[in-house]
Amino acid sequence: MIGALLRMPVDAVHRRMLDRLHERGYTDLDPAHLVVFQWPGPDDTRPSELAARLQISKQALNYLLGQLERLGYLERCPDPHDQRGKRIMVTARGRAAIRVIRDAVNELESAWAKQLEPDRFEQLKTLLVDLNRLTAGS
Amino acid sequence: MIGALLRMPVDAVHRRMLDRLHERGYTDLDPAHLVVFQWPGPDDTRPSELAARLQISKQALNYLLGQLERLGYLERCPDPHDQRGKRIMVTARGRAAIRVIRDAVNELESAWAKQLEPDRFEQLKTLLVDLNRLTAGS
DNA sequence: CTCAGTGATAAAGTAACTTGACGATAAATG
DNA sequence: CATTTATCGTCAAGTTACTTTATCACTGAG
Repeated sequence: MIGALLRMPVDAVHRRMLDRLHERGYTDLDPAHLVVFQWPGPDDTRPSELAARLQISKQALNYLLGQLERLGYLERCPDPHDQRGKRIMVTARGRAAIRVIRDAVNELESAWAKQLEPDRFEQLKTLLVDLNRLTAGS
Repeated sequence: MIGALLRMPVDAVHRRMLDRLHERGYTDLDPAHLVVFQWPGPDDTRPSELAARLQISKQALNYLLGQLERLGYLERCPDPHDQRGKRIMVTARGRAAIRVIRDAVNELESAWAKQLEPDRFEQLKTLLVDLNRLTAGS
């Protein structure tokens, strides 16, 4: 039961992100791309590092990076400190999209805080943070 | 930020479900199958009805039903009241798997309740129920 | 009795992966 | 040093979980 309770708001967040992106003209982004832009974002990280953080394979990430690079959201530049490595650099377009995503989340959070009473929403976040701490160790 | 906070426990629930299923011998089930067994389960429902409930296309569901039927978790029987329709009947094996899933969730919920203090966990559930009520209307 | 509507599903195509392999570089070891 | 070993990004091929399109079987309203 708890699974469904948690999943519905997750989906709502994703839907809102994508709706706002499409509204603002970023119609070439789809659900799969959102994971790449997930906090704290891919800027100035190496593909392997990011793949590890996102819990997907290097190849899966590389596939997404290929699309996002072709769409102009980021670039893969050679890493000056390691000749075999690359560094992901988010472009202006990418940063703009990230801003839209962040705004969408804030917008939704405010709406929820208002409807749920601000202090109860704070409680919810606190509880989720604590729950995450537990879940982290598994 | 809230997105990540919600997603981590969702993933933990799914991981636990699948781990327990595999431990108990249901090694032929994978993440995609879990949605079919999601509360209140597929027993005695028509494919179209279930697809609508799970928010997936009839074809996508039918694909999963085909696998689950071949694996012996359910059967598609002709509906006595409607000659063109079918009814999903969960087999003994299917019911056993559902029980394992439910136990896995309960087990995890108890652990969380204990570690978070029972009344705080109740609070969390109450808040999530309220949040779901808000999210439902979109 | 006809005919638009609905239910299941088969067929073909696609997106988002996976596994495996590669050449290039870096770091560890002898 | 020299050489083995590990790591980095990427390509290629296969798989999976879908989607879109199309069909056939049946229903129920007029």
